Amino acid sequence: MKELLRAHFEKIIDLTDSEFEYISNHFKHKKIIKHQFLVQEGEIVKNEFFVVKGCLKSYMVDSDNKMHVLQFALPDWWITDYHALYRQIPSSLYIDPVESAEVFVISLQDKEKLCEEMHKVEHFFRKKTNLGYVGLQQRVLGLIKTDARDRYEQLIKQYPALFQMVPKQLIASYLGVTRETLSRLYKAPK
Amino acid sequence: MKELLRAHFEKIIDLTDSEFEYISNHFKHKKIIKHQFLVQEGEIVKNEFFVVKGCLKSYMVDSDNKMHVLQFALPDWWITDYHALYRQIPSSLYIDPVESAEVFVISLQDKEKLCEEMHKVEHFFRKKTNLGYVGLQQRVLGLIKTDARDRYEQLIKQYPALFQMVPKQLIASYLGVTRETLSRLYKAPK
DNA sequence: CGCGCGATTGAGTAATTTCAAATCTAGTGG
DNA sequence: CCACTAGATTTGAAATTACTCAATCGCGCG
Repeated sequence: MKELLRAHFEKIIDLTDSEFEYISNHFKHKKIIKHQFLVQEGEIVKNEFFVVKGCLKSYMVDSDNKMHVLQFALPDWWITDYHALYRQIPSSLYIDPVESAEVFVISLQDKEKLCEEMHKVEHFFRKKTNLGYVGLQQRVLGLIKTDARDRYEQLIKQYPALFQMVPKQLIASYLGVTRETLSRLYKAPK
Repeated sequence: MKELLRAHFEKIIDLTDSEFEYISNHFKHKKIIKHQFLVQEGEIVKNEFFVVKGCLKSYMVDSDNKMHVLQFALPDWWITDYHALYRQIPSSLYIDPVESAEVFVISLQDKEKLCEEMHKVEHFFRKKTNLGYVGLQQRVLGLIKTDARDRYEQLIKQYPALFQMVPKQLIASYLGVTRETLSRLYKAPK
């Protein structure tokens, strides 16, 4: 099971068996089922999650009880409430699986320890965050530049797997439109 | 002049004089005037920029010749086309100052070298990117969750300095609305 | 078979955009 | 000191787009 984690690290850094052994001892495997929350609004967040199987979502619920999806996390992705985690303030997000899922859990404390002890690991996480940063910039550009249909089409192209596992209303929320609007957009002739 | 850079690093890591000396030798100071581009669409990007004075903007121009502001960079911020830089693909952005400005320039190559040579520096940049990542997540949430007026009010609150130096039409673009809409929003009684 | 959830459709309403014109403001030169 | 210009901002009115709310449809599962 931890091979996935190793393969994930080794896309960016090389690890000896003992190095990986050491690293992986800081991760705990966890199965989660639908409606089981890894993060809940108001809680202090201590952990970060690496998705092995399934799909997680992070979202906030506004004062009208509407859900706004910030992120989907497919296998090989990381997810948590980073804002709450880094500042140690109560979370404003919920994180739970779309259906059942499996993750590896690492505490912020252990991650920081590993980064301090092993320059390689710090390098790995810097590179990872850089990629995440770029991805978010692209998403922001999409949100201010293109209409919902283009965003929808781009999302399909980039993550076709999402459409097997995620209800369209969650995708609508991720794209920043209502489910009705999304439904009309991809019906219309163009 | 380089004191700003040092202070910037030392918010996160401690440096000896000789360490900072070594780091700072990889930066070049540069003054830029209005309409002088640090990055242009179609170019390969080699450098990253640390703003010392003034305000830079990064933006793309769409097929209708409309400008979409991705980022403002005030003093103490970093800016470049990260997507183009990390993948070494032609930029899709323009970066230039709102008015004249001053920056420190470092090449990607030198930055990577410094990160490799000095664990501390890699730590610094990981922390920096983490903060940037969190900021972008907040912005995405704002874009999908709140209307333009709320986004406007939050921006004023967070970066009052922007409103002294940046024309409102650029701010409208950053917020993802037209200048007319922005103008009406902050006129209206609420 | 019927329940429940997600997806779709329709009609009316609200928000935003577009385009054009008017207004304002700072800087320049006479 | 004033007139002039360029750029930025504001305003108006019509058109477009997205939203809300309610009703209906479709499908898998007990």
